[in-house]
Amino acid sequence: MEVRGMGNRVHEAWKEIRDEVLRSQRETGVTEPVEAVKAPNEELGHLGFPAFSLARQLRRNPNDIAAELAGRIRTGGILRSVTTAKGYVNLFLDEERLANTVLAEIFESQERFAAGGAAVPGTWLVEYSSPNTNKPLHLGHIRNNLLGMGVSRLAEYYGHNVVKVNLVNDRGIHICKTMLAYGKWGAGSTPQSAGVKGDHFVGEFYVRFDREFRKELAAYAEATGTRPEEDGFFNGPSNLGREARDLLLKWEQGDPQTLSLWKRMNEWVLDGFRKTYERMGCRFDLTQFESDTWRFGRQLVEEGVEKGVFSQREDGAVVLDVARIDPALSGEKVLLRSDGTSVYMTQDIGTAARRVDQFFPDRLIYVVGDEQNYHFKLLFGILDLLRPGTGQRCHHLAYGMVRLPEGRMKSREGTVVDADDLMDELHALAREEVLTRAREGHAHAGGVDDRELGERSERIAQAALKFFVFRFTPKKSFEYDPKQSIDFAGQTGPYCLYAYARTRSLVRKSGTEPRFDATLVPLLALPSERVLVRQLFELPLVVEKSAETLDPSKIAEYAFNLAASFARMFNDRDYPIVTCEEARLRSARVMLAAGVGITLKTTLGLLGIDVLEEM
RNA sequence: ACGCCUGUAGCUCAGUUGGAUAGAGCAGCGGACUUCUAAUCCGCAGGUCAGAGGUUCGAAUCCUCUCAGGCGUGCCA
Repeated sequence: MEVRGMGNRVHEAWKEIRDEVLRSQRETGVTEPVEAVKAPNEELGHLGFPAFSLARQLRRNPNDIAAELAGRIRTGGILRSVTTAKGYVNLFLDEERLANTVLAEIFESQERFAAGGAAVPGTWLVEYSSPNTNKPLHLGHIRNNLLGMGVSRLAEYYGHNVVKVNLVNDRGIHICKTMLAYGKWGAGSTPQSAGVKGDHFVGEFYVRFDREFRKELAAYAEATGTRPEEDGFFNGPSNLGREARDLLLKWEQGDPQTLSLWKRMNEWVLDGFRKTYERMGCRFDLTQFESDTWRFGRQLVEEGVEKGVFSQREDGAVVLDVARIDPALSGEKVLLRSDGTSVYMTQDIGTAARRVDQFFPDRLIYVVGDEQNYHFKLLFGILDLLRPGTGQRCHHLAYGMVRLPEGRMKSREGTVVDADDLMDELHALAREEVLTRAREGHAHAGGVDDRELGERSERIAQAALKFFVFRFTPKKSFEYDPKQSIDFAGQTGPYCLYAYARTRSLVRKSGTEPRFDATLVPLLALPSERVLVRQLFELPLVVEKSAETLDPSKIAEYAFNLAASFARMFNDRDYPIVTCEEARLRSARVMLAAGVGITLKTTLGLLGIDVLEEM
């Protein structure tokens, strides 16, 4: 059923514009219509589209076509007038009508005013976070978590059902290394006894294992005068390596003592993760554990052999000729080892199939770093071979890694930015800022009690962190610059919070929470006010593009631009808002400011940023 | 070696299903506070869009090559 824009004034206005643009092109004989986009400046128009590509389609002069299109577009509704210029058709909107439409909808629907644009609402399954239970979360996980939550919120806002899944990697050799280190050097301590957050507590043993292993490797190299590779040493002469592998074997055989330790340590880590997730605002509808899912997929792979999709090698391994997925690829991908055991890919095939069976998702989105591009290309290809159509519904939201000024983050080398530490650091800095303002006697910073101080500092810190991460388009890697990330001026979360707080300050000073009043709309005629109205009107398009491209950075950009436009209006002393002497003009401007505030709250909310009433 | 990604202002980034004069922030310089919250605003300056060809009415955007950086090409995850 078509639900786009049902009963929503803003969506209907957009539909009206799009329909006119499309209809005019269809009636002119265009088969591949173009959409109207924002014009470069207001003198030319509010929206416009070029006729050049249409000219080619129709083998006619662009200016003639532009003129004909302009003649066919009906004005009188939200469209005020149409002009042509240099082969472009330019549209001017009826700004008073526009302000009416936008503000009426904002005050009625509040934060949902641009919601529900999806033409065909569906179910999206989003897998994100997916940590290993052997060390705390770092900045890379923060990016993953924020992207996962951001895309999920966007999809929901756009009108989809979303199932958020965390696939926790709680088994394997790396877990056993940590368990072994704890057994050897943990001395029975616990996070409680050590007074350390569970994930950090366990993480220390992961680091400890690596340190001891390197010592062992160095000693071996010294004694034998050789320079063995780490992997080779681990799987060969290393005692620690042998012990860790033994532990993995015991785990797989269900040894009660091993399982008991494993459960206890995992619980410590997960307890730590829960706190970090909670602090960041991460939620999941389903948490899967690889200790449960790692056997999935074997049956599908065996069926694949029967179907002739995969083949069994002489050594017993089941493999795929990757050229079946893409003729440009060559080689084999092992799906079952020669000893019959599963690999990572086997499991992913199984979990994907089960997710499809359980949730019937229209899209499966995997939020995973771009170093796994090849893996997902193969996975989706395999799914299409086994169950045609399944792989097509999958999408790898590949994001670039976060680099440090010194280079790549390596947890074993200790060159990571810990998630909890980073948030603590930002919190402390925000607290300093608030206190500085209180000392300097700022009206809104004085008299905050400890609880309020903590709350403000935390929201500012979270806003700074989240905005900093969301500023980058996902596919790009970025360098984490500590100095820039803690900057609270410029294109930042705190800047947006500040703008919102000022809208609220105006509302408080006006005495009442504004309601929509159509008779005030004609008073909003200043250029700065009209810019704001048009920006508010654009939100549905931004949401659409952002949701469809899985790119929350567009929302961050929008929020910042809206905040900046508001700051401009706010700073113009020639046109005061709440101190305006004419009562009706005052009300009109406060109404607009409040509408901007609601929209800032909406868009920041999509990024998981909570606003502040005062700053 | 091959594959994928990236290269835009001094720095960090937008803009890339080909469209109108390539935009922000930071840093720099110069202005605006008896504040509707200066965590703000205004102005100035800053560009061979990595380079070279090509496609066309039109290229930061598409194609080819080159250069630089990152990642990948496991019976690891």
